[in-house]
Amino acid sequence: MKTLLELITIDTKKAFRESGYDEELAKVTLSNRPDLCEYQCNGAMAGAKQYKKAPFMIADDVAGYLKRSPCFESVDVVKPGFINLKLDPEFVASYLNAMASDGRLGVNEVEMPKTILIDYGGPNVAKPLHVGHLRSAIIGESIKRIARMKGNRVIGDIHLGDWGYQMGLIITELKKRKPELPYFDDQYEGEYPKEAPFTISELEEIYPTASAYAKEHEDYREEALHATYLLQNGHRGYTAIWNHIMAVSVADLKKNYRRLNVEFDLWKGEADAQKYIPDMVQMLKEKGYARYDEGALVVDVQEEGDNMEVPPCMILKSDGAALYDTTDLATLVEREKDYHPDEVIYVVDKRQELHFIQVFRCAKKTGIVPRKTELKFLGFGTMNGKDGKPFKTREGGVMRLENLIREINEEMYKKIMDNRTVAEEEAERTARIVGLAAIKYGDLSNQASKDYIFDVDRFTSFEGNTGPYILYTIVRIKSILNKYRESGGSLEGKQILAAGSVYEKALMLQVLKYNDVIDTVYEETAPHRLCAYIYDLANEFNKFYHETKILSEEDETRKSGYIALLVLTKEVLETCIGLLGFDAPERM
RNA sequence: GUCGCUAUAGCUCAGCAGGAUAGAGCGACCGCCUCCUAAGCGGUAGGUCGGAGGUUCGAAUCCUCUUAGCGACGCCA
Repeated sequence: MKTLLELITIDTKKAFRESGYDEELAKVTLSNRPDLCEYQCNGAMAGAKQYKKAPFMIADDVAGYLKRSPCFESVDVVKPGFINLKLDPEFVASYLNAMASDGRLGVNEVEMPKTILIDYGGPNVAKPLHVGHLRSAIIGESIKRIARMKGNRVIGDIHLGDWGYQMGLIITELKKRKPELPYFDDQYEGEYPKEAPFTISELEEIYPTASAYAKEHEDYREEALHATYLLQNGHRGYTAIWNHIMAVSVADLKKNYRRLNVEFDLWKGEADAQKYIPDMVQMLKEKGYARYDEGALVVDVQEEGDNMEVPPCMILKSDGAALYDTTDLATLVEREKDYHPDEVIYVVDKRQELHFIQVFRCAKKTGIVPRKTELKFLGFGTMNGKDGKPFKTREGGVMRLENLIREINEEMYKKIMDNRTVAEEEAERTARIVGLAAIKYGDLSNQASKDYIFDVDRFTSFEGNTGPYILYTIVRIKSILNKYRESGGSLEGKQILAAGSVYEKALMLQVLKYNDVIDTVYEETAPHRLCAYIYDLANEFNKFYHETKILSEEDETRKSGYIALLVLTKEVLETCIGLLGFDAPERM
């Protein structure tokens, strides 16, 4: 169905046309003076010059026609030339009823569904997830859900860092510790063990140890580099170790991401792209895109109009090895072959922007990706601590993700137990749900591109613009609806009535914006706007709740109307938090 | 050095395809539970939107300059 803004814009356009003005002036926006009106049109002022006429007169002409529209209760022309609009309560109610009876709550799918691939610039295997991985997971998950809801085919690829020197380090360290393993016996021709020779916690210890040791010992470093080389050239035993590392790591990662309510359709990584590199390099050479510069193979990506020097995309180092430019390009080759994406969105740290500009340009220039494919860089800022510096543990180390989650959940648990008497088990379950909402909402309510301050106390608070406050509001609605059902009422087949109070109308107007907001959020890939919306909606509901006795309303028709409005409000809120990637508990 | 991002209330943040008195939350202070979850609601105080010019009937929003902080800038990813 059409969004509310679309509907009333049809009428304002008609009114501009009929009164002899350009309908392009007819743009309607939300009012920025809620005390005066609900929606406004400023087109008369914009058209004043064009028609050499006082804006007020234009507005007056338009308003004359606009008053015929059934959408509005009032159409006022004010001071310089504002057209102030108030929606007709009956019209509002009928729109809401249409929303309620539509399975998609009035949100349309896009006309031309796209295949969108989301690259989460994934974590490195064999290293624990830390807070730095949080943002890409949370933001990526949300934009994935939003794009899907709009009817697109969306494929999320974690895109693991699973190739290169780090693997050589682990192999070398493992060889040092357990040289007797068959993987290191070049004469060994039998089957390798199915069981990995390490656990995830050992793996997480091996890597940093090896990394530190290599920095101090040149021969060890050489060995690790050689091991990397052997692995990349198909060494049988090392490949078997690599498979173990992957299996152990991925299992652990899956567990951790599940805890975050984050899912990936693809668990691809840098290793998967390797096999596309030789052909790609050959193509770049043959077609004359690549040239040698100081021994390295590069593709120039400087473009006219650049006001800075854009370094060339580096394909091969002077020693012939591939780099991350190469891998990202080869990954695009693979994606083009497998999925033909219309759009690839990279949800990665914003500091990588230049790298992706280079890769995007190179991919387009060389035809790795068709010209019409949209390559988008969605860079996010750093998650900082209260001191404004990158988030650390109290001891100053890197905060492991699971520790952060545990800390939040414990905090949540404490608060729940302080406020209500609930069974321990339920409190724990609720704490996990609310804790996740606290983290995700805290992140998503900030603009992705900016750095933000992760303040545990603030995010876990039940007051103000927080996840827990949103959940509390939903739980409150659920509670009322449950009581209603318990007393024999049914939630089905109820009609929303024209608003009977300013509070009810304010709530209705807020619910009404839903599909317009979803469209904006989708078009701008801006989950923080969705947060702002549900916060406003929760506020409007709580005001309404405070001023209205719902269950004790004696007029049964009116009461039914309230119930219908509550059901719709709840559905909108729940759908929105679903798009943000978290859920509401039954009680809290 | 070049380029980019950021700067809005004490703190954390919205608002920015120009529009009417710049908004929230937290913190501070003051009210509201015989009533559906007070984890709520209402109110008060708090701002020359970093600074200076400019464009415009109108600028937090657009342009130029400037200050401060952060970041990126070919053989790491």
